[in-house]
Order: sequence, then structure tokens, then C-alpha cells
Amino acid sequence: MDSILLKAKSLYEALKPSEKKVANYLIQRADDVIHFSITDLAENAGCSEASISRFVRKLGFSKFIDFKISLVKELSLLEDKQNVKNDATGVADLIHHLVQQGVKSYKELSQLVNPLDIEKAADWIAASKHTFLFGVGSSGSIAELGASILVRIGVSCFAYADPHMQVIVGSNCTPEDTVIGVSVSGTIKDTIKSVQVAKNVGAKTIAITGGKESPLSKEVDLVLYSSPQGFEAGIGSLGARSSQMAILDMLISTIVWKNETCRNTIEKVEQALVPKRFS
Amino acid sequence: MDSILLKAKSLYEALKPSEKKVANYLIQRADDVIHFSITDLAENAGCSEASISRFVRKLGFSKFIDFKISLVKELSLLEDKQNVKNDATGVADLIHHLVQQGVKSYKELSQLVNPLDIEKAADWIAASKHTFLFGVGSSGSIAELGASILVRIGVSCFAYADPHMQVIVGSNCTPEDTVIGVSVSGTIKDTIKSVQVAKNVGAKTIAITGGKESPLSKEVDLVLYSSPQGFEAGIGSLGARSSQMAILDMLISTIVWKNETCRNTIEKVEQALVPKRFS
DNA sequence: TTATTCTTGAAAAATATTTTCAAAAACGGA
DNA sequence: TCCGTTTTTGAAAATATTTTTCAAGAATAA
Repeated sequence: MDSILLKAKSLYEALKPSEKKVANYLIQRADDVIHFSITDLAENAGCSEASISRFVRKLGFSKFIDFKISLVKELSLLEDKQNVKNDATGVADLIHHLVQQGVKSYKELSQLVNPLDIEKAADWIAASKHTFLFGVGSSGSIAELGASILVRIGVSCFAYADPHMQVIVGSNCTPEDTVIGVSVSGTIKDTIKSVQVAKNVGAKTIAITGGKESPLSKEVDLVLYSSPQGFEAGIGSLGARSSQMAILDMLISTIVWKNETCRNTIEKVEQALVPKRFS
Repeated sequence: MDSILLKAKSLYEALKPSEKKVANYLIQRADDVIHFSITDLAENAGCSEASISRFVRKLGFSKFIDFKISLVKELSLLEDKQNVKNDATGVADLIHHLVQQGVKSYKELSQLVNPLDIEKAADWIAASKHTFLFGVGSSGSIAELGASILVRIGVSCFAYADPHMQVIVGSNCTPEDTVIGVSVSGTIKDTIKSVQVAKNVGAKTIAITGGKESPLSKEVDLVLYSSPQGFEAGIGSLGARSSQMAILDMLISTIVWKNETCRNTIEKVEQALVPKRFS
């Protein structure tokens, strides 16, 4: 069973403006929505009943009432921890809230991930001559983090956060290379473009994104879905970033698990790092 | 709140014949009822809509829809234990394990974090002329990620992953600057050295590390503890990395929460990023 | 039996939801 | 820029659902 809130978040970028209003309201005030009629919701979300109707259909329900029933089910299952304070009144509350969000994000992630896709991606990477990670902004840092761990296990891997470099590297790819585009929303032009270029010259392309139906996910050969950007999350989209990292970790762990040689490599790297450490 | 089914049973003898039909149907086929309209239920129970309406009122609901929502809640809580393990290939198990570790890591984190320290660090950063993040290897990527989000909220912040640059920048710091050293273990010589240099010229120093009693944590003015590197974690030290990110997110969220101006900056940055995205 | 009350469902009224359709907005090409 | 096309949207119409009203018929009591 798919989570409604999750689906609303991951489809978010593919929604029309009026539908986004509905999604916003739903994500922020799901508890209220279960008591609303379609008319109430329309009024509160600031759109027409027709838009609500279209929205719930996009989420996969044929009728508003089905949507509502599923939402009630979902919320009642999440509700086990009654006393979650939503409005932070102090730094301690704020921190507690962020931790809660982080945990929730991880739990969501386990529903999003398809082990077969992870395995496929891991196999591609392991079999590739080179793997390139493309991402800009914060996703660029994630890409670099991923690369820094992949090289540790002996994968020839490079991350590029500069769009120019991305296009240059992308255009020099071969069918023996794998390119991974990282973007929370899946709507970043530079990343999409660079991945396209690589795909055109025959490289295998993978996206790590929270955006279902996003431009990026439509371009690539394989999509690994991470948690979509939630409004309630911290400023830094902690949840979304953590889950991108988690996807990378899953890839890496899978590669290691399936390849004997990696384990030797890790040991070798660990030894090489010893002089960099104290005691 | 009382159980609906229970109430229907206990009120049973006080019900009128037509209402008993409804109660019978409800008690035996509750799972179906949640998908029924009042008309469907009337037909299936063998009475009129009016009788249904009266029945649910007797149960304490003013409207049929309220009754239905409560029923859905009740039933979904009953069938809670749905831990269905699907085709556990090796990779699926591996992924499940990693997610579990991630959740555990977050929960641990809430015990590690001291809100007062977070607040102090946030205040330092907010009051500083510049903030510098130092880290090498994977921690360098985390540092860069942190910087990329901090600049978004208007903090003058730079990350350096190159030890040479770190020392250069560190030696040029002033007491109006804050330096944050990032290292999971807290034993990385380059990071420690760079932070020392900055401290010597009067900068405020913070460590984000999982290493209690580690060389790095002994050097700095303030330590923000992240989850220590667990051996059981994924190769990429997912748990440790996530928690470093979480610490950064807490810092950032705290700064935003305490500073009105940040919110305007975020809005401004969001606007500037629009042309970088597709639709 | 007959008057009275109670129970019930049909139908009316009120609400709620879905569909249709044309206006308005956004987009794309020249 | 303009103009034609497509997309998005909400008003209103068409349906569907729910609630209320009310009178017929059943049950009860005298």
C-alpha cells in the first residue's frame, strides 16, 4: 500500500498550480482533511471542488470518498505516537521535531525503495568502466559524498557539481560508463541536461530523485526514488538529503556484498588512511 | 473513544427491529461497510436509508460520514500487525537492515544532542562575520553540504575540503569568525590541525564529531556530538553521516527560527533558483 | 373494537460529488 | 512583440448521497 502523503509529495512537481494548493494543504493539515467534505477542502485549500476531484484522481483514487478513507487509515496507523508536538516552542522542541521527521523519512524510504532496482543499479556500477555522479547545489555535495565512498570500495567514480564539467564529462561517456543524476526535485535543468548528453552517447543513466514523474526521472534508464522534499522538514531538507545518502549507501553496500574484491579494497584503503589519523 | 462494534453490541437489545438488521450486518461485515454508501448499506442490511441514519445517531454520531470515518480508524488499528515480509532476496534484507540502522541512528542522536549546545553554536554562527567548515574526505562533502545550505539562509559560510586551504583560511581567521571541524572519528590530523590554527588566532571553534574524548573534541570550544561510527553500519557509515547532517540541520533550523531576516533570505534564494528548474 | 403510540420507508429536501464546458491563462512559434 | 494553440481552471449543470419529513401501517392498550 502506498502512502498518500508520500505520493502527494513525490508527485508534487508534476502537479498543476491549483493542485499544488491542495497538496500543500493536505501535507500540512492532513488531520483536518479527514473531517472535510470536498467543498470544505476546496474552500480551505483555495481552489474549486473540481480541482480537488482531479487531484485525488491523480493520486490514484476514483472517488473523493475513497481518498478520504485511505487517508484516515494511513493517519490512524501513523498516529501511534500521540504526543508529537508540531509547533516548536524552544530549541529542544525544534530538535525533537527534526529527529522525528528524520525517523519518519527513513520509514517512508523503506516503502519507496525497490530492491530489484537497487541491485540493478549496483550491477551496472560494478560492471562500468567509470561512474559519474552529477548534481548541483546541495545535491552536488551528496554526489561528492557518494563518490568519496564509492572510490573507497574501488569503484572508479567521479562527482561533478559544476554544470559545465558535467556536460563535458557527459559527452565523453561511452556505453561502458554509468551516469547518476542526483536531484531532490528532479527538476534541475543543468542536471537533466548533463544526464541527457550522457545518455545520448550511450551511457547507462540512473536518477536519484524524490520527484516521481519529474523531468529527470523521465529521462533516465533507471530511477531510484528517494524521499521527496517535504514542507514540514527542516530548512536543509534533511529528510530528502538523508534519504539520498541512504540510497547511495544501499548501492554501495550492495556492490560490496556482491563483490568479493571490494572487501579487500576497503581493507587496503583503511590501511592507507591510518597515517592520516591520530592514535 | 469507545469502539463502534462494541457499542453496537451493547446497545443491541435496545435497538428497533430495523436497526438490529443494521447492527447485525455491521458486526458481521464491518470490513465491507467502510466501502458502502448509506444506500448500499441500506440495501445490504435490508432496510431504508432513514433507518441507517437513525442507527448511527443512536451510536453517537451526528452524521453517517462521521460514523464511517470512525469505523475506518477502528478497523485499521485492529489490523495493525501487517509486517508482511515480501520476497526476501539478499538485497532486500540488506536494504531493510540499512533502513533499520538509519532509524536507530536517529533515535540515538536525540539522546546525544544537547539543545543548549546547539543553541550556543547557532548563536555563534549567526553573530559571526564568517563561518568556515573544515573536513576532509567524506566529511568534506558533509561540510560542503552544510555550507551550501547555510549560504541559502544568508550566513556567510565557506567549506574547505582541502587541508592546505583549511590551514590558510584558518590562519586568516579573526575572533569574529567561527570554524567548524567535521570528522566522524575526531581523529583526522588535517582537520584537527586546521581547527587549532584557527583557534590560535582567536576564532570560535566547534567540532561535529562522533568521537567523545577524541583529539578533535579536546581542541575545540564547543563539541556537538553526532553518532559515532558503528561497525554495524553500512560501508558508507550512513548512520554517522546522517547524524552529522542532522546536526547541521539542527543548527540551521535553530538559526532560522531565531532570526527573522533568514526567512526573507530563504524566500529570495528560492526565487532566484526558479529559472534553474523546469516548470 | 378503537384510539393512541411507535416504527418504518417513500419521497422530498438538503448536501455533496462529479462532470462538462467555456473563459482565462500560459505557452510556443513566427 | 503578436497570434494561434494548448492547458488550466472554476462555474454551473448533472449526479449521487444523505438527511429530514411525514404519513401509512403495525403494535399496544383500554
